[in-house]
Amino acid sequence: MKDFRSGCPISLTLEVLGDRWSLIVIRDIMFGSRRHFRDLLTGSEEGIASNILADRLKRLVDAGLLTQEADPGHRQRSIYSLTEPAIELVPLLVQMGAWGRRNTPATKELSVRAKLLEDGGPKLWSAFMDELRAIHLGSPRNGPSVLAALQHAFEKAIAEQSSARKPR
Amino acid sequence: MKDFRSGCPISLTLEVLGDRWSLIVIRDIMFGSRRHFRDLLTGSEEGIASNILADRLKRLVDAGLLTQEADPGHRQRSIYSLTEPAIELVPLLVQMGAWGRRNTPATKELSVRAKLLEDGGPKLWSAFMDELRAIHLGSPRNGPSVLAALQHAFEKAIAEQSSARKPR
DNA sequence: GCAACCAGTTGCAATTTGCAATCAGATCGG
DNA sequence: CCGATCTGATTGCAAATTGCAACTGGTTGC
Repeated sequence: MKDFRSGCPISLTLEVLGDRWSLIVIRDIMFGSRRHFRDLLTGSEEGIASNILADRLKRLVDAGLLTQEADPGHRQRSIYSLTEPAIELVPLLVQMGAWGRRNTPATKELSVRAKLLEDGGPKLWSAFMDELRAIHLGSPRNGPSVLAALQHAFEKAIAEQSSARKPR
Repeated sequence: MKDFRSGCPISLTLEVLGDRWSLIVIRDIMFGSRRHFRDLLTGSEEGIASNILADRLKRLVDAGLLTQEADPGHRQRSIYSLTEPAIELVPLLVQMGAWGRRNTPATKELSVRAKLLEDGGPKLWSAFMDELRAIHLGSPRNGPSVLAALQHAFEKAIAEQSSARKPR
């Protein structure tokens, strides 16, 4: 049985998520649709070490933010899914992106998705969360894909950036 | 010159705030009106160690989230103030409180303020941020004190809790 | 059968954390 | 003026965490 520093909701949230990597892993599963160990290991720009990734995945599963299941048709592979509590981190991640966009040297291309979600407001967050529930919890889908819209905006920004860098 | 893991706004935010203590310090300055080293050291329930507090204060000043100035009339004492970027963390902290309130074993009394801010929505956050600007940046005040309302609700919850525990 | 791929594990050095004790200067009470 | 207390820290040390690189035991595709 674990003990907590205090009963403060902010402090308790920090005890689960207050480190440099946990939210990066959740971000990649959430926005990057990475569901396997290898995807998460090699897919992110930040370059997480394999032991740290293994530890964080275990910790997040224990904390009830992720579930791990076997991949049918690939015996050794595990699939990680977001749980409802993890999906409810969307507003937190949006605010985090919003703050980072204004107060850190974030690149334009990587900020496009953050801005889109920020501008969309709670209604868009809600639609995104519904989409995540469909993907990760198997609930029925409805409405257009927010994820696809984010991805499209991101790729468009990348294309503009590269054409601006190398104009022909 | 420092280098960053990536240009992602979420990752960059985590590089500044992604640890167990930085946001606790900011929370205590913001909601607890603690402005001195000793207040911060002894005032919080979580029991931060003095060397960690000293390190975090230094780091937060370096990161531009706090300013440190001399206390007139108490030569040795320093006053720490929030900067505009730190004040803009209000929505992030509200979402953090909201998530913790729903998804961690937070106590009722300590969740009252979080709920009030959450229910108040962006308009209340904005009023609160204006109040913080008045307190920490010296800008002119207008409107009723959000901080006083939060504190009042908190103390009422404490009183109710203790009378429920020891009914006479 | 074998190379490539899978999810991790292991060993190790460096860093960070947490605790207790300590510090020098400032202020207070008498 | 003098000891006691308060100030914002610093120091030493043990334990835990982090990060890197190499490795493991098994699986899959050809």
